[in-house]
Amino acid sequence: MGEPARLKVIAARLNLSQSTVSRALNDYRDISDRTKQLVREAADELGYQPNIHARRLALGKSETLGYVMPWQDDQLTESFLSELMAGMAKALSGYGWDLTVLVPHSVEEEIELFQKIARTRHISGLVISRTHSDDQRFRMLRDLQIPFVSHGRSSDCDMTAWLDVDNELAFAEMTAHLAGLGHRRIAHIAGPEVYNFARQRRTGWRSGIDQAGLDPAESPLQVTELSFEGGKAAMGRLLALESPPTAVCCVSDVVAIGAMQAIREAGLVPGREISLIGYDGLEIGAWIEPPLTTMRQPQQSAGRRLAEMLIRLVEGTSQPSDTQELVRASLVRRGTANPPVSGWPAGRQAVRQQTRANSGGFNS
Amino acid sequence: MGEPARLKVIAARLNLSQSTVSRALNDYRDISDRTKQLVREAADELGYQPNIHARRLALGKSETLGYVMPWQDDQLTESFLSELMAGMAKALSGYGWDLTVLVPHSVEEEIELFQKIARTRHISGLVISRTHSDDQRFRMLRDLQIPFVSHGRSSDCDMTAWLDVDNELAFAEMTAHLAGLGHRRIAHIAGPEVYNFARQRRTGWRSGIDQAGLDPAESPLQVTELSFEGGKAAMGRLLALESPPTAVCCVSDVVAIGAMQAIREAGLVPGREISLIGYDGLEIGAWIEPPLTTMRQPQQSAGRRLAEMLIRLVEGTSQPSDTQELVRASLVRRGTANPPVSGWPAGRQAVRQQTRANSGGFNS
DNA sequence: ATGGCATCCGAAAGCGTTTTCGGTTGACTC
DNA sequence: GAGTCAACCGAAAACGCTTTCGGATGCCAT
Repeated sequence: MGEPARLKVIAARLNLSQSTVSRALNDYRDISDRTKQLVREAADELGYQPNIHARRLALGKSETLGYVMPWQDDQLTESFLSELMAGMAKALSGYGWDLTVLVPHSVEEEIELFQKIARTRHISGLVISRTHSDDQRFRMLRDLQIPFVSHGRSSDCDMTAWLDVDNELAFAEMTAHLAGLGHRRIAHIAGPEVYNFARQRRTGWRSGIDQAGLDPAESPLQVTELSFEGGKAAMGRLLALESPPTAVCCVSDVVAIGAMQAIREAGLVPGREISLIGYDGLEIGAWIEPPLTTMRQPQQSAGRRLAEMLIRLVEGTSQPSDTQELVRASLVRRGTANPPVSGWPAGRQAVRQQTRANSGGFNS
Repeated sequence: MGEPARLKVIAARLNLSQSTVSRALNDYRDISDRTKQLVREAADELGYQPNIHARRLALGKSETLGYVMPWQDDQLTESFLSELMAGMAKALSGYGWDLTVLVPHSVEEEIELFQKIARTRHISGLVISRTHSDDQRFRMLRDLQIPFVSHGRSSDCDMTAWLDVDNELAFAEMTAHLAGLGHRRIAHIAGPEVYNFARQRRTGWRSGIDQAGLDPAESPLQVTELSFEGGKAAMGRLLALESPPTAVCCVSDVVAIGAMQAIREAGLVPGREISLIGYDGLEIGAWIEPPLTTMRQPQQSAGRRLAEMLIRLVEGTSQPSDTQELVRASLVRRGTANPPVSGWPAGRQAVRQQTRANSGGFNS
């Protein structure tokens, strides 16, 4: 158990050459079945594991994939990141591949990283996320000939591999759900346009408005940062409107939670005077009062699919252009999407007074 | 830019031998300064990056560290995991090392994983977390001679490397803080004893009770799962006590948030009739109503330290027994730790009624 | 002039795989 | 019985780096 068993010792033990053993283990067909059998048994018995560095040196490839973590102001608040990575790592380990995590914390570092990978090829494929609407990385990676699959689309992603959720459909459904509850003024708190998903969600909301036959003029839009504070500020602006919305589609759960805070601070109750729906399906949304209605996409399986797609790409068994998948998010009904209450915001001032006295009871 | 520059080509370009170039780059002292200079310039110019597999094959080591993700019922709700990993990866990249993530999802798989690593050595060190009070992995990794550092201590960690937060001190301080606010009956919602940190936190709370001169008989303890539901159930049990506590130290933020829910469902207001303090410093704690007072430890820097410690261990420049660090958590004052209110739980029924009418206003 | 001694560099072996190429069998055809 | 062919295996090169060993060179003291 001290020295790991090498190809050489199992060859010696069976009176075979090292190359025969290697080919037997790799199931070459110029090796007899009987020999393969013997070699495999011996390998099992000795607990043989190939030296991965020698193997990779000989093969010239690495069986290692990289995940580029989204860096953003040194903050990584996305609690689903670990889920995604776990999904990828788990899938990869089934193939004997590894996942290494990459954390560039500036655009320059990311470029350097890509160039280094292109040179060394010590990582044979990348998963990138947080794609921008016009994401420079797509072109860069294509030029450097680094196989990659992006978690989220970009403007020019026809010839690249991606896995994305159908954001448009999700937000159209979200809007339809609120319209079905009777809401007529449905706002949207959107994320910065640089993020492609923010753009998609916005157009989804817009088409939901249209399909429900609602008046776009009464469907206000607020763009904000993807943060609690951003959501809070945007909701504040919506509340200051002459005729505020009765429901809000939020670009993310975190933004929605910020919006809830603004609603509370205005003396209203989230889910009563103003309904809202978030997006991401964060578990924490279920823990707040009232629990946040949201839309969920399964992160673990997304990670698994990303890994599988990228392996196929690296192996050359599939082309980028037919390695594209659109998954569907599903509504998680919790407590913040309810029919509009009558008398609001018509008798707005009165309602606010009443709210002060009642909000505690509403939640129990 | 097509073919990556190898040692050979830069040797040919300078009319030197390959071995000279190698030694020049590795700063051997039997190479003249002038030659080193020339070699380095040429390497820079050609954008030379060593083939990492060849290097690792020759050196017999891997410059790759692994992080064993805590697997728990297929759930990874710890939102700070990604922070920790980002911290590690960032630190490692500074040394040219890699971080790969490992996700065994059963005890058996974890054992297999360790044995495979011991054989192949393709990962030269491990960071483990979620340490148990009597953690089998410590002995196993020592026996297999795999360098490791654990994020959290265990019962027999004298001879191993670890980084841990001073849980005892943190919970003693937490308890002292509540006592300082005037609370006399301070409960603790603890985690399962298998987790070493749960045990530490419990004894910290206990010594805080003692130091404040409080009556242990009036300081109830509830053990529960580390989840929202667990916290909620435990708080329910505390509320059913004849003489319920006026403050609660919670083993984690998630548990505390569950406890808050139970408090609300009893018609009370977290932070008023019952104060509570969580632990972890989750950002989401600041987003709920009222915002959760908690204790924070910086995850990113913890990741950095873990990586640095493990590198030293792998390189042999430090011994496990003197690679141990205790860090301090700090109190984050938010809204759920306040002085006790008078008249509670004495006139318990009355208070409950009043609460129904007021809790909304209290928060605004 | 001779030996001793640094200083600097090249040749070559080694790390453990994979893979090409050719060689040895034995059976089978004509 | 010579040639063909498939089936099976070994020798050896290759992957790109590190490192040991010894050789060449120049300098100083003898």
